[in-house]
Amino acid sequence: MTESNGFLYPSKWLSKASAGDRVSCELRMRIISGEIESGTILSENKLAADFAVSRSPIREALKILASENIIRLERMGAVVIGLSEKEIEEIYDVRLLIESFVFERIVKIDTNELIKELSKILEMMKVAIKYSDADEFSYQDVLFHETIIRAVNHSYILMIWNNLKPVMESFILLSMRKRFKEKYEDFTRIIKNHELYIEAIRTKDRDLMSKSLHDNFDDVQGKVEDLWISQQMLSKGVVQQND
Amino acid sequence: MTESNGFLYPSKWLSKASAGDRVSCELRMRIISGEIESGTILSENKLAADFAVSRSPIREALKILASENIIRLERMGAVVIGLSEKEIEEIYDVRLLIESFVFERIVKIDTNELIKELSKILEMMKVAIKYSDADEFSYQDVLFHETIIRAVNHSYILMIWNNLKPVMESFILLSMRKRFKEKYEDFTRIIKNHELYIEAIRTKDRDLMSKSLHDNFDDVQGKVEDLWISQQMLSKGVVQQND
DNA sequence: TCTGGTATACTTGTATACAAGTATTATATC
DNA sequence: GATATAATACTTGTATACAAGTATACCAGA
Repeated sequence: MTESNGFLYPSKWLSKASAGDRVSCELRMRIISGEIESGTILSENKLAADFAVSRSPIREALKILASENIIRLERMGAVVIGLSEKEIEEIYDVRLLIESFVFERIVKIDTNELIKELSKILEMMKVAIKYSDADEFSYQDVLFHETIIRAVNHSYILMIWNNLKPVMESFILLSMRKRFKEKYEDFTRIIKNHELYIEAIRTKDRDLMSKSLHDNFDDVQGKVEDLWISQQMLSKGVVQQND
Repeated sequence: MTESNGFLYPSKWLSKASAGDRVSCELRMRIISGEIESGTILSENKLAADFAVSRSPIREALKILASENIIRLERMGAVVIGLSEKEIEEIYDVRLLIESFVFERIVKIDTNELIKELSKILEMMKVAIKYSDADEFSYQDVLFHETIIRAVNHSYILMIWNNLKPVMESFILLSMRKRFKEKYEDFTRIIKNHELYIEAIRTKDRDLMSKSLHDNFDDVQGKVEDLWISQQMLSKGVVQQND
C-alpha cells in the first residue's frame, strides 16, 4: 500500500533476492501489518497462484516464516500466527537478552572501529530523517543494532539475531513509516537514544547502556503498540486470503 | 557406525519424518561427529545420489543446517562449518542465557506440574542408564531441558531453543554414547545434577539453579571436549565427501 | 433425520526437467 | 610457453508432474 505496486516490502531491497525470499519478505510484511489476519490459513497452491510463482519458492518462504514463528506449519495449510502484543514483548525480551549479553563482551574489546561505524550509521539515519525516507531510516536502524551484535563475533548469538531480524525489520519498517507521517518529532528522541548507546559503548558504561537500551525499546514498543493496533483495525475490512 | 545400518542418527526417532528431515539429521550427526570434516564442500547433486533421494529434500536439509550454523550456503556448494571448541562454548553461552532467563520466569509461576514432569523424565533417565541405552538417555536429557523451557510459554525463547536443539541433541548423543562405553560412572553425577536442578526449581533458589546449571555445562563441555577431539582424530582417515 | 461409505477436491512430499549462471578446462593464437 | 577465448561440466533456482494421504461433501440406506 505504501509503494505504488501494492507491495509492502521495499522492492529495492530485493534486487538480488530469489523468488522465495521475495515471497517470504512480502508475506511477512502482510502478516505483521495485519493485512493477513492471524488465524488465516495459507495454501501453497493459492499463494503460488497469487504471487505468480511455482510452489517451490512458496514452500521455501513458508519454511522461513515458520522458523520465525509468525506462521505454524500444519498437516493441511499454514496457519498465520502474526504478532500480538505478547509476541512483540517476547521479541523485545530476546533483544534485551542478546544485546545485554553482547554488551558484556563489548566492554572487553577495543571499540574504536565499532564506534566509528556506528557514528557513520547514525549520520545516515539523520539524513534519512531529513529526507523523510522511512525505509532507509529503518534499514539503518536495524543495521545499527546488527553492527553492535556482529562486533563480538559470536556465531550463535548472530544466529539468534538472524532469526529475529526479519521480523524486527518488518516491524520497525511499519512503525517508522507510520511515524514519519504522524509523529515526526519522535525521531529527534530516537537519534538521541542512539547517541547515548554509542556513548555507553565508548565509556563502557553498563548503566548508560541499560538505560538507552530500555528507553529505545520502551520507545519503539510503547509507541508502536497503537500503530500496530490501528493496522489491525485497518485490516478488518480486508479480503481474506482464502475464501 | 553405532547402528548396524551405517547411520549415526537413531532411525527410530525418524519414524514419521520426511526424507528432508532424515537427511538433515544424518548429515548433522556426521558433521558434528567429524565424519564430515569442517571445510568440506557439499554438493546437492552428490548428496542426492548418496542418500538416494532427489534434490528437493536435500535442499531442504541444507537450508535447515545452514540456519543452525553448521554449514554455510555459498554460490557453489555448501561449506561445512562444524563445531569447533569455539562454537561449542558459544552454544553453551546461549543455553546459559536462555535457561537463566527461563528460570527468572519460573520462579514467578506455579511449578508443581513441571516438577512432576521433570521427576518422571529423571526416572526415565535412570532406567536408560540401567539398561545402557545411550540414545534414550540423550533423548530424555534433551527433553528435560526442553520441558523447563516450554514451561514458561515464551514463543521466542522457544524459537531459539528450536534452533539450538538439533545441534545440542546430536552433540549430546555422541557424547553420551562415548561415555556409556568409557565413563559409566559419570552418570551418577549427571543424575545428581539434574536432581539439584529440580530442587532449585522447587525451592526457587537462584543460586542452586545457577550452580547446577554451571555444573551441568562444565560437566558436559569439559568432559566432552576430549570426546569431540577424539572423534576428530578418528575422522582424519575418513574419505572426503567430494573428490 | 441420522449414519456410513464413497467420491472428490484438496493437501504435502518428492522426483524430475529446464534455464541461467559460474567455475574449470581445453584449445587456439601469439 | 603464456595468454585469451571457447567449450564443458558443473552449480543454483524454479517449474512442473506425480504419488500418497486427508478433509469435505455428498449420496444411499435405514
